[in-house]
Amino acid sequence: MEQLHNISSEQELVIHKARKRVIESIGKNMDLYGISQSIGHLYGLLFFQNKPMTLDAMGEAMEMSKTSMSTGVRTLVDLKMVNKVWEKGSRKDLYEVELDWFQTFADYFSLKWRKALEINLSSLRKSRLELSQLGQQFPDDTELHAVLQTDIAKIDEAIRYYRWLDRLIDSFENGDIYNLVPKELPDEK
Amino acid sequence: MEQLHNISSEQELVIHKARKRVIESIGKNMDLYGISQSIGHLYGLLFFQNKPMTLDAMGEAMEMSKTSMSTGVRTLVDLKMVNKVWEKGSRKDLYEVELDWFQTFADYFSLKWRKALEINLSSLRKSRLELSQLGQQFPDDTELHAVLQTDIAKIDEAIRYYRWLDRLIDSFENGDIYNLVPKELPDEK
DNA sequence: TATAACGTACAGTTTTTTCTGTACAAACGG
DNA sequence: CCGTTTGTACAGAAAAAACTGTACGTTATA
Repeated sequence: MEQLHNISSEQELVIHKARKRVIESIGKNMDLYGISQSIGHLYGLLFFQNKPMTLDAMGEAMEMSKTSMSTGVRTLVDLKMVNKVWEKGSRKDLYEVELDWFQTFADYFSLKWRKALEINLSSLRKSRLELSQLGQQFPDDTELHAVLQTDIAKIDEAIRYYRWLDRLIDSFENGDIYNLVPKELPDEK
Repeated sequence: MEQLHNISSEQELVIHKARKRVIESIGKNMDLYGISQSIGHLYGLLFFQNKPMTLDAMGEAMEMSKTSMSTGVRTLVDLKMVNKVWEKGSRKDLYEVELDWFQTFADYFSLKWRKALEINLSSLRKSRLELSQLGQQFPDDTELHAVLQTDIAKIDEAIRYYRWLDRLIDSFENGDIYNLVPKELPDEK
């Protein structure tokens, strides 16, 4: 954890304990973001770092190998939870957390949801087409049409859901969600 | 996969292929829901099943052990993605998917987000209190206050985010989200 | 109450993921 | 242009997760 200068060790103890609680809490709940506990812990560590951190410093603080820090921090950068920053004079790569958690949240779920949406929607549409073509090929086959109807109905409902999800994701991406659910509650009397 | 009666094998092949594509697509993207690929696959299987399914039938279709089906289906039930249904005359447990994907989506993320929110918010508040008390204990220590200020500012911003997330989850739970982002787009001219 | 069928706890195995140390390529400084 | 430093690819070790078969408790039915 970050070195605190000019702070008595008694005070430092309280601060470290307070930080540690939050760091570990964050680390544990990072599975939400599809991240292992130790990478979540790394994120928490960076959160309380008041200046950009090097891989070596991370490794020391986490008591883990530099290799793990390298891969871990890359995961976090890919998810836009951590940013690589440049500092002249330093040859080392430096990283710091993205402090805007609204953005982090929206970025992550936009990314993941849209990826799943696109793949699934594409499969659903392709299969729907095949099934409806099969139906047209045998217009008089009642048994067949009964089966097709239930399958197509399910697919249509799934597509309807994904169309909605698409709009929800849009609102995350363009920030409309903050008009719908405001960041700040208007002052209540 | 479900047995299709009175359907020619040629037709059955097309249907199975169409279903299989969707099932596998769903299975692959279920990691979003923190679910392993095979449990995701099980979910996909149940999706196209037109009647409730027993553990034995699942095991046969998935070519997996009954034990795995038991634990897998329990995971899905816990997530409210699958419902246990009763059928008189049958001693076996029967399961079917929850077809309302809007509900499944809202239930899942409400559950996960709220759990993380509660734990993290609690840690943040506890640590914030400790830090602010430490500040009050040493009112004249400028160095200390500088450190505390940055930490508390970060914590406050995190709390602000969680308060927003709390309201977003509320909208998922009470259905307001569908007023904000409607299920159906009003007809466009 | 006895019997049989069912679901799951549990222990062991296999598979996957995470983590580490070594080695090397790229970038920089002298 | 050579020696250092830095980040990461890669292979192997350690840890975790997924999966299976057996055994057993529970429940429904005879």
